[in-house]
Amino acid sequence: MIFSSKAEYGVRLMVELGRQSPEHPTSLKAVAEAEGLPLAYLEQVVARLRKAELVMSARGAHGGYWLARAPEEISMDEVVQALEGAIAPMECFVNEHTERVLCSHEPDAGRGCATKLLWTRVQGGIIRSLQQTTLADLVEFSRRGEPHREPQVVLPAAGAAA
Amino acid sequence: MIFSSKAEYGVRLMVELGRQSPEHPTSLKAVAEAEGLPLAYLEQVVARLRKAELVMSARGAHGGYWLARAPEEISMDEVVQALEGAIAPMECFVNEHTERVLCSHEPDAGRGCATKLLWTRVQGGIIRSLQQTTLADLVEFSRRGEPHREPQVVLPAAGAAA
DNA sequence: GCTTAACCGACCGCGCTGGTAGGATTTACG
DNA sequence: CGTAAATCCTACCAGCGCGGTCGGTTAAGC
Repeated sequence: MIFSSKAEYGVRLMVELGRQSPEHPTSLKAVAEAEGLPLAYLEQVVARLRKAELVMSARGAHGGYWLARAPEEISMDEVVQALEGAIAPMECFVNEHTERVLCSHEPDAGRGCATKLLWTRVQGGIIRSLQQTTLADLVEFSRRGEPHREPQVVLPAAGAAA
Repeated sequence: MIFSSKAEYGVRLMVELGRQSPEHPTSLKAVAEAEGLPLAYLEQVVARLRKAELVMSARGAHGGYWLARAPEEISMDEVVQALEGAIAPMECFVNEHTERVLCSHEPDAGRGCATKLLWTRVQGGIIRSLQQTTLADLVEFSRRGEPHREPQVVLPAAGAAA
């Protein structure tokens, strides 16, 4: 699995906030009930979004959360990054100083590291997909039913590699 | 992290095989020593590639492994798929019948599931990157030093989401 | 001062990942 | 035939990250 449930929950939360007018804050409890998610866990998730300054909060009664910016100005790249940490396809991509076996990339006797080329391309593919999608896209999509059905990529079934 | 070390090791193994002429089989021991990887673990990795019919094997003395097809005919999509299983950005993408909280996608009261849209796009980005790269690309890249330096995607540092 | 809700940190079971161990089977070679 | 070299197979294990809970503290409204 590529993304953990933190990403799933966090994105849902963002969409939920995007559906509200930013006038009155939305309580986590409301989101948790609407989406059927554990409240206590949502707290941890939203904390990341707050640290990343994607949402703002007000404490006390009638407090809650709202988007720090307009949904059009929030790229999902930022959101996922805040929730999951750096988007790295492979260990060595993020942790350059831990000398693991995985990371014999550089000192590979001068020849280019083939896997690094591959992971770089994959990483590019992911980040591009995320950057091209804004929160507003998701909010709009969640409003109407299913509009113009995304051209879903054909992928071979799990085990069958043939 | 997106891919596990199985993918890393497996891809390296494939590149290593691609560098050899397919006349004489290459022993795992040779690969393990060349790449500095644990032999016993490599066995498990290569087993997946064999089941996916990406490599062939001969037992006994002077046995070993070789590519089942020419490197040009092997897309990294197949390789990674064989090593990691299905490329799914989120739990519910692969396991449609386990009724987890995550999977309240469909019965979402008629409105489109926003996260599904996002994960579908991401999945598309990944699979496209993998499909567009063949083993031959990696083998060639590993032969010369570092030729035309891939345009690496700019990604903000780990913690800093601002 | 009670209620609501954000905030914070500690804790915990479970499953998966990365890796080891030990053996069984097959083949080349002398 | 015997031995060495290799694939093949299964079981096992430690560590750790993930998903989630709990208890408590602070802050704001009424």
